[in-house]
Amino acid sequence: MPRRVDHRERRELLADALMRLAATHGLQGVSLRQVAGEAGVSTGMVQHYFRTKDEMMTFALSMAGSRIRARSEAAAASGTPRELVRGVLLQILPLDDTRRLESHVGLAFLAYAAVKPAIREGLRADADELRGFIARQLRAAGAGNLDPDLAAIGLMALVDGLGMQLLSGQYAEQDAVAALDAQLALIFS
Amino acid sequence: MPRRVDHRERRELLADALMRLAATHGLQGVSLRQVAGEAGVSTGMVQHYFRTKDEMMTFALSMAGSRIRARSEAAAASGTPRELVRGVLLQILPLDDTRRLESHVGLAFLAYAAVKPAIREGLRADADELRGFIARQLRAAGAGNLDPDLAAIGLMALVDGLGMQLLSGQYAEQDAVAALDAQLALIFS
DNA sequence: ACGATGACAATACAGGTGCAATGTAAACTG
DNA sequence: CAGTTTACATTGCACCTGTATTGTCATCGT
Repeated sequence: MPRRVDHRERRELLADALMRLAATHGLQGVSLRQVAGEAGVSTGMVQHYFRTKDEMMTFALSMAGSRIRARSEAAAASGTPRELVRGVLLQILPLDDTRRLESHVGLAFLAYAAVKPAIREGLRADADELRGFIARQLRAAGAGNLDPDLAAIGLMALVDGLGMQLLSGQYAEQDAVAALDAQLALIFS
Repeated sequence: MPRRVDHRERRELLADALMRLAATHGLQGVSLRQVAGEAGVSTGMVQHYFRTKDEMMTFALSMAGSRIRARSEAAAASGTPRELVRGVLLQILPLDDTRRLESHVGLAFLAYAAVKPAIREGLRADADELRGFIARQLRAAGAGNLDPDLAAIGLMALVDGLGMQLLSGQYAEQDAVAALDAQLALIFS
């Protein structure tokens, strides 16, 4: 298979393997050879598509980001502002295997971002976008007497925190959802 | 210096070095030799006090846990329930260098816990204790019409999330405090 | 037809890793 | 005073790490 190869496709194949490994071993514990093995290719091929390990990491992060964004946009297709916000935030919580894996990856990236500032930038941009959306919905609903920006920060932080604590098995999924719903009820007074 | 050495003291010395490194390099990126170097001792000494790397990690986690607990208890000395809750939760937010370091370490441990289930247990026990305290305070205040347990989960998750997002530089510290205060105002209706 | 190029594969390398084995010297126990 | 124990230090081992180098084809433009 010589010349014509879809670069994006190959890179996504490798990034998928990386994320599968990151979910169980953490990001820093993942090596190029492991990624190659998980993807069923040679380490030479990984090097061909990512000149360095960091390049692979940043690509994987941006890929994960756009996937979550796509799912959120699908969930935010229609409904009242309150339904929209709830739908989007529920996409972040690790309530099924897919999202549990994504959350593991997200946590691994967060820990990695604490070490690699370049990664941090990407994370922040994604989060800012989502926060903006939520704040706009709150404003549209004229919800309560809270500052929408503050409430959006709070909601995002709440869901992030719930997700983290769910991952470490601190309580049941239904408790997390109940806590989110209680908060939504509080905000949409 | 032959026989009499305070084991706990030595272990804390090493665990301190570990946490300093974890804050900047992540937990998984820390090696025995690095810890030894940071502590200014030989790798043989590290091995003498921790037979394995995992043993060192779990000890460091329990140490960090008891330190945060001590600081929280000091902050919860007296006051109205609302003041108590605010004081304790503020101790978790990374608002100065000490707590920023602790938060980095906490995040590193969280990511590490996703890989090592033994670590997960310790984290959960610490969090459960704090959640119980908060729930008790809410009940004592007869706050609002919320389920105190649910509200406690929400508050802890909120603060954890705020802390994480502060670490990744997503907004200013004052915004995080404002978000927490807004939530407290909402709960203590 | 033929270099050039893209898509890999294989291997080599210098360095780091956790851990085990061994050595050494000082203090306590008898 | 002998012997055991404690507290380290040194060294070695097998393995894994990221990356550079080199090789091998198949295809494309000309």
